[in-house]
Amino acid sequence: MSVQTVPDMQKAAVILKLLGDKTRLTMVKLLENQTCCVCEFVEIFQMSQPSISQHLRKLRDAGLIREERRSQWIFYSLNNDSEWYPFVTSILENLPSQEEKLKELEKKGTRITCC
Amino acid sequence: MSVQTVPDMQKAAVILKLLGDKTRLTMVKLLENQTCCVCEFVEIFQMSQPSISQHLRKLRDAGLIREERRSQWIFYSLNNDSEWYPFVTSILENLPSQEEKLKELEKKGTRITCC
DNA sequence: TAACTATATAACAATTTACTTATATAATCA
DNA sequence: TGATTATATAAGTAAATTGTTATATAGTTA
Repeated sequence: MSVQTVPDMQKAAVILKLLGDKTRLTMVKLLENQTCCVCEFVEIFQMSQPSISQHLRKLRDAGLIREERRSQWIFYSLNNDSEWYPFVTSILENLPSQEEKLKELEKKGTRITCC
Repeated sequence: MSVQTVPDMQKAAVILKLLGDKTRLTMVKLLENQTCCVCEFVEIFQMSQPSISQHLRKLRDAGLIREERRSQWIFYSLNNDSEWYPFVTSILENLPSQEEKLKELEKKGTRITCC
């Protein structure tokens, strides 16, 4: 059994389609180096909370991200155990950093950093 | 002006969505090292000719592939002048070769190699 | 415990997507 | 030139997608 599994085209297409949405792509790029909670995404994207939750659910269902409850917040992070993690990070590498979006939250004082 | 332009997220998402379809992803992977015509794709994917043409059109409209007429056939190839070419090939690198699909055509004698 | 905050889910509507069939165009061949 | 082959495009349809609003759930706080 090989350590490096070759992704099959069908599944690769599913992953690419998931990343083929500006909101989800930016989310995943943000999670490349950070952990974020739902309410931060809501503020960053200026979208309704259900819409954000639904995007996160799709990413979670595919195993690309994982959630972790910390008191009232649920934090999401990139799932580095996913068989798709190397594929996804190789794509993210080519995208511009989205850190300034988090910097703005910090300036406004709405960045959540609990525990 | 930098040679290496940083892709913006909106456009990157559009490209990823285009690749997020099994048929189109396989087409682009095939075109990584080959040139193929429409009728070859029709046979490989066992899909209707209009459906194949429509997929190719989307890829062409985005500038990812280009077409070239050679007598009655129209051959498609990856457009290495596209600003997205490096991005796309970096994704294709991680996907399994689809060459065996062309090998089958050669066996059946339906591979088009004109001019 | 009641009110509040963060999040998820359900139900629905508008839009987009990916096919289909029918038809048009362009090149070749008899 | 008429028939054939390769391809594109148009129109229509079913399914998928992405947002919305309403509501449920779970934790926190007064």
